[in-house]
Amino acid sequence: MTETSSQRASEALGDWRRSHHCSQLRIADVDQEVCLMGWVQFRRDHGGLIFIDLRDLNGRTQVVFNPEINAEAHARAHVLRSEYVLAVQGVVRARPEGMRNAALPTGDVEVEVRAWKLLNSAKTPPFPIEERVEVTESTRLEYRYLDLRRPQCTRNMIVRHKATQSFRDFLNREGFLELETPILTKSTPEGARDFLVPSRLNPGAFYALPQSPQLFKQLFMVAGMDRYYQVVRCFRDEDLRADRQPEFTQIDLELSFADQDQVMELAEEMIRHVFKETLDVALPNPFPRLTHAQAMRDYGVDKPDIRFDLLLHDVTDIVAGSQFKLFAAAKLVKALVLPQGAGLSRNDIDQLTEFVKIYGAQGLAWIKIKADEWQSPIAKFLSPEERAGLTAALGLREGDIVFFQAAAPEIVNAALGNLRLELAERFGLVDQTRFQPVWITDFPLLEHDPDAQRWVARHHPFTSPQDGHDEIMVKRPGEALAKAYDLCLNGYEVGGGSVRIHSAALQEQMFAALGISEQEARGQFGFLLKALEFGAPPHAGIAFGLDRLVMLMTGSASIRDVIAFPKTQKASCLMTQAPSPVSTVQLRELGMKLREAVK
RNA sequence: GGGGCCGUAGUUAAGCUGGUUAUAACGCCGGCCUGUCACGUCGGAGGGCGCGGGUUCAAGUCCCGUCGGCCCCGCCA
Repeated sequence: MTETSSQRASEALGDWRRSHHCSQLRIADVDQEVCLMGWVQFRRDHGGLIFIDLRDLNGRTQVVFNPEINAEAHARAHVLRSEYVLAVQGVVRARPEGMRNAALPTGDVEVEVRAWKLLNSAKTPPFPIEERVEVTESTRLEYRYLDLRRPQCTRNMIVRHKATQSFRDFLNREGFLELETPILTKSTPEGARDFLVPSRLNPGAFYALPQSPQLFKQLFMVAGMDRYYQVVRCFRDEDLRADRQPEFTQIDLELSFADQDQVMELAEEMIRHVFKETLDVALPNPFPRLTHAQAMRDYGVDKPDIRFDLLLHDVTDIVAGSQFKLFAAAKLVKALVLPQGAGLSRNDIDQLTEFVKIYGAQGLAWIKIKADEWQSPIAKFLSPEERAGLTAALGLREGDIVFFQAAAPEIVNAALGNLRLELAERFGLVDQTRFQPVWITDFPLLEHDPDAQRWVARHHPFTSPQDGHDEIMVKRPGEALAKAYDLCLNGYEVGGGSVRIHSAALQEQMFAALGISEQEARGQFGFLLKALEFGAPPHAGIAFGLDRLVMLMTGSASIRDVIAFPKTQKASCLMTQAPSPVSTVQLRELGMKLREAVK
């Protein structure tokens, strides 16, 4: 279909000025002369009368082309199609009785068109620009600028803006300086895989994009900036998930002369402020707190969703002498009761068994508590004492089903902790309208890396041990606790921080505990160690994941929904086709050459 | 590195055990229509099934490979 010149026409704006947005006009504006500009949302061409819903960022307004008002303006309007860009001048009229649209805020009025300009025509969009999504995500991402016109995306962007600004409002009020840190910085061995940027002026040398501004914000504290924050892009070259993108935004902050409780109190006041300002939601005050050990014990995960119970129970001691060898031999045996779940079918249980295998479980033991018996493949192994012990410990009642995991603690917790979430999901145990934050504190300082055969920092190597734990760190590394804290919201980790080491001596001790030689430490972090020797104040901080917070605020299933131009699971951009090959000339300038295998 | 699901008109989907010209809805194009609001109505045009091999008389349908999208494990201090 060849387009006619009139379809391609685009008139100049001239001296026309928009008087209102498409969401503003009300019955009180009747008889006003107005000028609206926007996109054609719906066209209802009756031949005689033409109705157009004109849409902009904020909403839509019905405009009417009537030949009795302006025959020429009406006659030209037959060419209008979806997503054409218009400017209309006209008069606000009350709609006739019975013709009002209660579904629209502007539904009591319409604009009677006196004159209009076609500011631009548009090709037929690949998918309709509407609320309801009936398009695959890859098509939406290829035409992301069209996807973003949809009200749902628009709303997400607006919520993101509001949340960001309310963070800034709060932190400005609290005396924080918003400061920037380098994007081209130094690669460090700890943590996630770095994105590297080759240096043309220094062939063979590379910058890294920051995984976080961690060291720079500590140096701001040494520099006497007192309180710092930044809305900052961070980069990690790891595999993607629904809640993980290779570049993401943190609300990063750091305070001098502050301890853990001060940071946590300020941070939760800030989060309450943001939810109140952005969504008018009142979060609890104070936020509940769990230690890492409590979270692992009761929920099996370090980012628990505490909107529902279904707690895990340690029954190792009860079944320690069981005839059931698996239970007797296991290092840890835990149980999870689904109240009134005895109606689950064999098929249901098979599916749940497959589910826990994802987390390394060998199988899933279960018992249905029936009126006259315990129905279960393992019931025959359980003694009367064990049954009594389990009944008391788990509060078992007729109609319940109880699931067991007996294995290494990591597997038991991962399998049952995630089974807990799966059951809640399947049986609708979660109040989806609720926002439930919870702090997790007292994290282990170090954890053993079986591959590298050494201890690694669980948070990062600049995290302070708890008071007195600097010695434990050396003698029994696995038992030392950190002054570290995470904020979880509805089962997502949305923030994390720590008190930092501000003593050069302690920092050197830490590197020693991590098996990093003094020489290595000097090479990688020498600038930090040097800075700590020049009067570093005690300092502590935290960073929040803006994308995850906004995802939860908007009820989105993925952070892609709240990032304007996100990447796919293979970290590519379907709109720009990034990443893409570069010319050999570009590579040569950088002193680089591709290996044959990757050409 | 691994497990699972999915690629069929512009879009979203149907297409069972392989069998005439590959269906539908929405969208698109044209006609009619002065009170519609996801307008209505009449008519019409669009694809050869992600790509490449193979099996077969015959392949969206089966097999192999490959590309791409989503979810997850590992990974993500």
